[in-house]
Amino acid sequence: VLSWNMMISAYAQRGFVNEARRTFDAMGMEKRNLLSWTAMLHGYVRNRRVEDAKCMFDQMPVRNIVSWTEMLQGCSQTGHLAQAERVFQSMPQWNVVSWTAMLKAYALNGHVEAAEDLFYRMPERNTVSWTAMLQVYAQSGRPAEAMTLFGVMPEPDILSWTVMVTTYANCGHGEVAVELFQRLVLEGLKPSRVSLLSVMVACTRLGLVQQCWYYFTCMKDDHGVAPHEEHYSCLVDLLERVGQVDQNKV
RNA sequence: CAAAGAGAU
Repeated sequence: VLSWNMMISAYAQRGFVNEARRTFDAMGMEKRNLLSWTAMLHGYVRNRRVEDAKCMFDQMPVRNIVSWTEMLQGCSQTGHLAQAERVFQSMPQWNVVSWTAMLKAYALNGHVEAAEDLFYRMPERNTVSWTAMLQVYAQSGRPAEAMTLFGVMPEPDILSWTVMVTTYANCGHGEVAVELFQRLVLEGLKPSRVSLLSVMVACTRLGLVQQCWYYFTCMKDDHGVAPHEEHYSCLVDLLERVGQVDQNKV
């Protein structure tokens, strides 16, 4: 049963929902447990097959908080905020994961008020939920509010820092993004692929050609992150920018 | 063995 469940998850993760379903069907009713059902449900949700997900959910012999959160995710991901709220309200229990999933749904729709309300009512918060709330502000174009929250959150991790770097890289205050990036390195956190891209973007927009190159060239040795396609694209932007400047001079 | 948070063009 264990290995069957793992197969379902593996297929689902790679987008092979139909393969996952075949495995699920091959198990037969007797061998399926709650985890098999949830893994299959997750497969449909991940691949945006909300109707199939609903069908799975309704057919499940037993549902738990994980299956409910999965359905919530399915609705929110496909832009059905009202449905997501209905699922959320119908859940028999909540935990920090389901609350955070609901926060994310609000973030996607820019419902700052509802998100704040939920966030302050949550009986429990962790780094993930704090970061989801940062993202609510970020996506609503409220960097200052994100910064205030960031300043008081207990244990920001690399994703929390990255939200901040990215937010400032995109709102016309690249200098703040660069500063934040430098601070996260000083804090001893390991920059991620995304945070490195964001700081490069910030430099590009500030016209800091040298510094952008610097981040690009040292990312592997200093941070253990091999440059990816997106980092090269950013360099292309940077070079285009330099080219334009040169043309303007001529 | 299953569920929640970050990415410019």
